[in-house]
Amino acid sequence: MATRGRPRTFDPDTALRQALDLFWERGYEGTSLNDLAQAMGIASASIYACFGSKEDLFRKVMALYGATSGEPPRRALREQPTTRAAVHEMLRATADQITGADTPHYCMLILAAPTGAVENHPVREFLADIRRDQHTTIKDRLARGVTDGDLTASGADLDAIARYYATVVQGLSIQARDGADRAELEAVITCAMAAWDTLTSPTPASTGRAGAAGTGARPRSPRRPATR
Amino acid sequence: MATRGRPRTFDPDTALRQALDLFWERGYEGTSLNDLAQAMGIASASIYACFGSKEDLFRKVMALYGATSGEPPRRALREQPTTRAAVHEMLRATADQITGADTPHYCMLILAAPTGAVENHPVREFLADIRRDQHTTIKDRLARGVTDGDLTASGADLDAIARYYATVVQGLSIQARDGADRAELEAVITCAMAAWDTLTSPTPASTGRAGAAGTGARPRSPRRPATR
DNA sequence: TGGTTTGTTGGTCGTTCGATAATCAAAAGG
DNA sequence: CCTTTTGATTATCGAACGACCAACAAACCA
Repeated sequence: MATRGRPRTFDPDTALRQALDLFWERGYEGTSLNDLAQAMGIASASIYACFGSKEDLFRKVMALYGATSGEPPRRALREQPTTRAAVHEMLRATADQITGADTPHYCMLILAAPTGAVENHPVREFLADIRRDQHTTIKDRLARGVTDGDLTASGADLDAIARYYATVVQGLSIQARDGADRAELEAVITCAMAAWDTLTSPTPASTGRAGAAGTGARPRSPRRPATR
Repeated sequence: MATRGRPRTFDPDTALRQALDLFWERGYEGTSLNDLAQAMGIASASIYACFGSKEDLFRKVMALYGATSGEPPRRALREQPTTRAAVHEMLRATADQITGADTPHYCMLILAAPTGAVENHPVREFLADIRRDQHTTIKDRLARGVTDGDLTASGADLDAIARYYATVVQGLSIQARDGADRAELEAVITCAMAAWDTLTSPTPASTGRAGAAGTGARPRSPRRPATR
């Protein structure tokens, strides 16, 4: 079986990689099928035959992206012995990925489709789901640190700290996109890690207790309290 | 002079606000002229007559956005007495802005056009310039803190710390976009401010010295050092 | 009132969008 | 050799795109 019919004249893996490069550079909506067909070296009809719709292709591209560019930060979280080293190395691996010599200087997962036309809402939510998974992955690593005994924090802390470092990761992409080089990102990472000891010290007062406290405490417009 | 000819039947300020709302929701490329004309209640030709091209309209929209949504964080930086309070309040004002009840949950400046088609490169650089100004504004406030005497840091530190908090601001937009609520953003801000004392303490060793050190120190792929 | 000036309407320009149908090409099975 | 199966190509679909123009409408000045 299998090898009946006319064999394919292009390599789907190569074509997928070429599609990845283009989506990475221009985002989801900024990349047209004609652009893709040209970059992949095939007709647009062949794209449909092999990969399905534009959205299907993009989802396959994101799977490839996650398996390649997404792996170093994930591996850092997984393999570093201490929780602190895991988070620190994850940030540095991220900085490495978004300052590569021959790739766009940002994370595709974050900037390929943050906003856009209404009809592409599913694509945006698809990416948002993966990003929310990132937060969970970090949080799980922190929980493992508690189990391992190298981290002391409550559950609410874990969620807040994980979200904090996810926020830094995502902010780094904007920085790199706007021209910050690797050394400048490293400086940001050093600053971000400066919070670690405070966040993970056992003292419950004024430090680690970050989340949950509620919004109500501070009014939204405290500046000018309605002069009549 | 001035009032010759047929008077305008729509209010340009109102129309600009309506255009702002649509650009905010869908981004630059995700918003078509037909969408705009419908939302503004006028024909697309009237848009050209009053505001110029789509790009011209967008630039005017961003000016309005900066004067409204951008003002609270800027005012926090300007008016808070201490540098620490200024940065902290800037972050909170940002969090307020990106969790408004009847506006999209992110900063338009950051997510309206991070990537896109090649022909819209000028729009992306226009936004990037404004974002880079943000970094400068924060840095200037830190420098003022040094002058005021409530902050001790070197020049390289100021750049790194300013970039760090700019990174947090930008990361918060992704968080809010992905569904984080005001309380969760507050928790992230608390974490981000936990770095403050360490970053601004006079001790030069291992803490504040963030920037400039150079990239070369750490190899990019230290994990698996080429087995054979 | 008539002429001038300006804004608005409606329509159309050529292009491009994502997607599909029809046709041709190349390999394997019988 | 001829059918079957599968892939690639070309042409094209209807819709929407940004941009623009001519015709109409409404206000001013004289």
